[in-house]
Amino acid sequence: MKNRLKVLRAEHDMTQAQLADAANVSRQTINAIEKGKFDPSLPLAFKFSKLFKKPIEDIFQDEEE
Amino acid sequence: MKNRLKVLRAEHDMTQAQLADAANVSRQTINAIEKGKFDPSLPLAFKFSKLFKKPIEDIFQDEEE
DNA sequence: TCTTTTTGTAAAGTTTTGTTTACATTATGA
DNA sequence: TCATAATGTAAACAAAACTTTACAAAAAGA
Repeated sequence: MKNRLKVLRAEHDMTQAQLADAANVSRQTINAIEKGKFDPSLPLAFKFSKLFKKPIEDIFQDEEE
Repeated sequence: MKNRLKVLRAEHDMTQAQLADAANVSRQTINAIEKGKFDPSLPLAFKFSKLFKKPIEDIFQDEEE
């Protein structure tokens, strides 16, 4: 699963810490997701969707054929 | 988090076991999600999305204000 | 009604997601 | 250059998602 969090953060001029705060998770969680260490839960994906006002599909892309 | 899995399954005339199979999870996982016991992972949500050819937002609805 | 299929549920265990604390590395800016 | 902010990472732990086995209840069909 790929994601555009880093770019969206840049567009919104936010740090990992600020996004973590807005999404109610730890900064390490944001970092791990951006770095592809793991995928967020569905509820967390919805939070990003709401924060960036974009559908989940615009933020996360499945990468299995 | 609410979901329309049961209805979508009905529309596609699938049993929980068939959906489980198509999504590569156990039947109990499908049942638990339908019953609201827990939310699927984001990757699993994407599988449902692909199977039913509907955006994740059409299948799952966040219910926090 | 009797049989079979489907759904609900539970307990014990594994894997994945997320936290906390802590520190090292890399930008940024004065 | 020096300080500070931002990012990367790691280990130990907690919580949530998911599996397996197993059985009971409900629905559907002959």
